[in-house]
Amino acid sequence: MRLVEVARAAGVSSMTVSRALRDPERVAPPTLDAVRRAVARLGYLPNGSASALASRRSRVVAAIVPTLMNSVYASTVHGLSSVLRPAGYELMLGDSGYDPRAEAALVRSFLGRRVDALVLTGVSHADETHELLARHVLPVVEIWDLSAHPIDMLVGFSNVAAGREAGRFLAARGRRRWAFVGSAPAQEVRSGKRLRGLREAAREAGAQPPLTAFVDDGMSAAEGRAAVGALLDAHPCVDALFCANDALATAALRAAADRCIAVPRQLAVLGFGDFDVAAHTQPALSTVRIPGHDIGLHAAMALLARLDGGPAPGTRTDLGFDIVRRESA
Amino acid sequence: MRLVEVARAAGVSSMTVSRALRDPERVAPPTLDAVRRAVARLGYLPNGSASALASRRSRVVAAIVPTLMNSVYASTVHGLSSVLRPAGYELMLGDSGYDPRAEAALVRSFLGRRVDALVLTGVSHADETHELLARHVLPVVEIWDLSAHPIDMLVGFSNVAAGREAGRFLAARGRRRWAFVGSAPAQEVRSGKRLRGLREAAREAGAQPPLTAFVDDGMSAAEGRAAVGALLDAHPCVDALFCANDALATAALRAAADRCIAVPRQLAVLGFGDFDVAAHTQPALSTVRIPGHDIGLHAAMALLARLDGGPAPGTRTDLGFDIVRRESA
DNA sequence: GATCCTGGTGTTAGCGCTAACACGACATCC
DNA sequence: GGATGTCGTGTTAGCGCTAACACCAGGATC
Repeated sequence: MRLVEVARAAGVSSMTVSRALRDPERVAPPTLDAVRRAVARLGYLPNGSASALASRRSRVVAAIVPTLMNSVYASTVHGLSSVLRPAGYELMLGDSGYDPRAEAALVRSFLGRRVDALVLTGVSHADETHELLARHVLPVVEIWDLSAHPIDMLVGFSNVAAGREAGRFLAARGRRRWAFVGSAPAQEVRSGKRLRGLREAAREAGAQPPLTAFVDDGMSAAEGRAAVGALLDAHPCVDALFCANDALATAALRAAADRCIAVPRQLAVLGFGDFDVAAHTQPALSTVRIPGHDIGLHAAMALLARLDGGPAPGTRTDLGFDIVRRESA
Repeated sequence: MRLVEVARAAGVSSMTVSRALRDPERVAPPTLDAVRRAVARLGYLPNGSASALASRRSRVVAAIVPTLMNSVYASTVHGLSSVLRPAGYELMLGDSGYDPRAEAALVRSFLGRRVDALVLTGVSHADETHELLARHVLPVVEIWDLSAHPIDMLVGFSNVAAGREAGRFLAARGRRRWAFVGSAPAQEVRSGKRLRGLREAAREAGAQPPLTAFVDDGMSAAEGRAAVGALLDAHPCVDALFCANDALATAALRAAADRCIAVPRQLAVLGFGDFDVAAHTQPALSTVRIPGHDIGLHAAMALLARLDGGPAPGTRTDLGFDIVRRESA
């Protein structure tokens, strides 16, 4: 079932059918009606591959997130698709598992499929990613972080500022001896930035530099529990933990409970991300809430504006963050 | 940058380059080497749209899930992509929001983009979906449920059996007066099947037919809390709740706590899905665990087998479920 | 009445790739 | 030594759509 067959059935040329489907306002109402009837009668579905080849627009946007298993990224994806789909774009999705080389491989694959635009999580990428994007220019939004040198557009929040505010929050509650739990900065850049912000806040508050408990897998409850346990055993003086995400914070609560350390009385625990679990732990987790869904919405709107021939590159949107105070800090 | 330019650079015909990239074993090693060098030097990326048009294979698989915000579906998507991507397929993703008409619209869009295969969640679909799939035949896997009349292939578990086992579990613990919390069967078919299974188990155990508390939005904590509250107030005799998902079960725990009803002593609460929160509620939630990730893996493997010209339609895989006993039942 | 415009439609020429077949070179077989 | 294969490569002809331009009727303009 092709365009020409619809055209024959409607008694017009194939170009008119193409226009009727893509840009109905350029076709006279009676013609439009005849075309639409023929389309419905024949059950015609335009061939997207052919359209993409001829027009050089695939009407597909690709997004890469570190993982879907984390509800905060899932809500970003939801935000993206809720804007893109009504505008006629479909979403191609990849998860990098926090690995820049896997991200680069996905970028290569998506570029090969000639997606119209790309959403990348984070602002630090493999060299190959930069080379590919230099060679194949297309609208790109980096999300979930801010950077001085974006590839193109940027929608996120400052991880450094979030770490700093977390520290100020702890200082305001009289905590003096902080520790950070998360991936090592070399491994996971964004969590490293939060640590940097925390360190700045410690200087600012005249507190000692934060201790650190690094884990290899930033989402592993078992590893987090062990790492925090070791930290608490070695440094009983620690009165506040800032965790790079709520999975680690939940593990930290366990480690504290294992040692009969009262949270928040003896130890404040502040998480990051406001995962689903945060409201349900015992005690309920205080945490930094990131507007994941809004990041998706704004990223998609920025892309659509650009795809419609919109503003110059360099758009930068800071959506900020909130500290949600529950019981643990 | 096109195939012919690579061909010129390598001193061969474009067909040879095409073969070298797609099917390297059919090309003599020295030629292959020359082609690969030319590809690397020129930074050539094959045009997927052109390839899809000429070969009638897009190497894209589409999946539709009810929502990504729920970690169980996210893990299914992860399972899918972890099999499909290494095999050279990308994933196009849509969320239907549990709405069959939205699902049909997604199916139409995906078919228009000429995806090679389709993954649908559930086995009951809008008429339009069936019409589209009758007209545009392609490999389809339905997941998360079983059915006597699949469209094509099937990977899931029996929701009726899961409801039945939930009932048997409650009966074995001496519970006699059950209630079901979830969407009305007319609204959400899979949760309706769990209710049917529960009713069968009640008959089997000689218990009274389960009471029901229906909610409009099956994932709304507020609505669940109110519905369960009303039920418990009207029927204090209820000693067991089976909830259609863990979000509702969490809400039910709240409703019980509001009324100082002891869980599990006075009231057993059994959830469904084993969401992330389930291990962190107070008391920890007993629930029915569904192998979401494995469903994704098996669905993807079934599709790949078919796409490689594999087995006849009708494949049906029952991956079962487990009841995870924690504290609430 | 010649000129210009404007809105609606048709014609032509690809978009960049691959299926299908064609072909030559060499090995194998009886 | 002719028939038969096999392997590696080239040639040809599209895949189904749309960009760009051509064209024509009818109204506005001077």
